[in-house]
Amino acid sequence: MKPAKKANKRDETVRLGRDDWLDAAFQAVVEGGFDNVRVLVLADTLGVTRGSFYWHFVDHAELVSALLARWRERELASGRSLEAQATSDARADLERLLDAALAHAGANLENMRFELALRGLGRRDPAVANMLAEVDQLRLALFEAKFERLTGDRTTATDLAALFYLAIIGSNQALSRPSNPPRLKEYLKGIIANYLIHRQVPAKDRPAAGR
Amino acid sequence: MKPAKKANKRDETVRLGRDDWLDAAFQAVVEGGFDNVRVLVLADTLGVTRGSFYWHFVDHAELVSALLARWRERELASGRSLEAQATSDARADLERLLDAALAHAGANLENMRFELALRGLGRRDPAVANMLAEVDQLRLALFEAKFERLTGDRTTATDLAALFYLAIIGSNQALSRPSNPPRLKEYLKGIIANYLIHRQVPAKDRPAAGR
DNA sequence: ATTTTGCCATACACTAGTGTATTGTCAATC
DNA sequence: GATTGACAATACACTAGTGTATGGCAAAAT
Repeated sequence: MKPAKKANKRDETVRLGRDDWLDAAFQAVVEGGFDNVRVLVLADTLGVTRGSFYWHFVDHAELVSALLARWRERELASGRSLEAQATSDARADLERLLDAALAHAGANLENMRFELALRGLGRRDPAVANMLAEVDQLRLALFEAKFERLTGDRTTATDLAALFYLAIIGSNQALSRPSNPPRLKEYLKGIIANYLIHRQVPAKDRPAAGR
Repeated sequence: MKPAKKANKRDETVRLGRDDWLDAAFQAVVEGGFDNVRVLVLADTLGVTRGSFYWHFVDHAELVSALLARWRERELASGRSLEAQATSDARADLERLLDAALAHAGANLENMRFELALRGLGRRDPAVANMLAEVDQLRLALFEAKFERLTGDRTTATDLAALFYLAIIGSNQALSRPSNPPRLKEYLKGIIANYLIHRQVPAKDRPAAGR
């Protein structure tokens, strides 16, 4: 009943590099979280034995931390790229941010699942939590900048950015089964269009945000 | 260096019941996710051997599913309880819902972490995903009812409820390290107060929500 | 006072995983 | 065409975990 001994992925005869193992580990995380990355099964899906793994990595721990570092670099680069794409139309920029953040398909779905698993890990590992806080902060600043240009008020911008960002994070977690694609993007765009933007900030009992 | 052999929790001489194991499993989930509930270590923290466990449960799987069932019952009961506490002041009710959902301390923090772990499990197990969708739906309906009374419009209420609920879920996940207590509750209350409620629904190109 | 009952311990067999050490092998290079 | 370098297989020792079978034992029921 178990004839497929090494007939999984991989082209045979092709030698592996460090990145192949990282890709496989990424995939394992996507499918079952960080507790699912086991060098034994990675070797299996790659069609080799663990002998290969311990040539590329000293350790299981090194694999994980390399995976984390790669994710971090990519996310920071992605954030900076979005920052660089800013135009003079803050409203259009904002919708572009939303589109990027709320694309629930293809490679983006894998990234989403990876990030959720990562947040799970962050709850046990403070270093991971710090890394997450770092990229959260970067992304939040992206939203905040746009809202500041739209509303003209710093505190309002901070609040709205947090609201949007948290709703996005939440939408990755709940109410977003593939069968039930989230209408959130429309909600949020509707809020921009109908509720918030053309209502000028009351700025009632709020101190004038010193820096 | 490892002298403490069975000197953990537990009063000694007190016999355990099914609930003791469930409590310990809950705690294990809170601390390390569902992959962290292992009967071997539960037995250790309870100060007994696994012999006890297999008297109360046939299986590791039964422990987990009993834990899930208990959580589901409690959440549904909690939802119904909040529903029953409704007053004539929808605005106050809404703030009460927010307070209940955003209490990030004590037992509530444990519940939050458990639920996050549960959502992690739901990504691999469709039955768990369905259970989560069920309680999400119930909670969402709570918010929706209040918003409908406040705004008078069903579609607006649906949108706002989703926005609030997703932001709450998101706040459990990001920007909420204990060192950085989330200002989200104030954000959301501010939205109710300043932005949304006294702006009547434009109901532009929206069909009149047929049921 | 004996017999259940309810809970726990002990011992065993098994699986899955890590890490290490040693050897094999193909391809490129000298 | 021999040698090296990059990758992979094999074999071993070890740990952590599940599940099962059986026996022990105190407290409650009879």
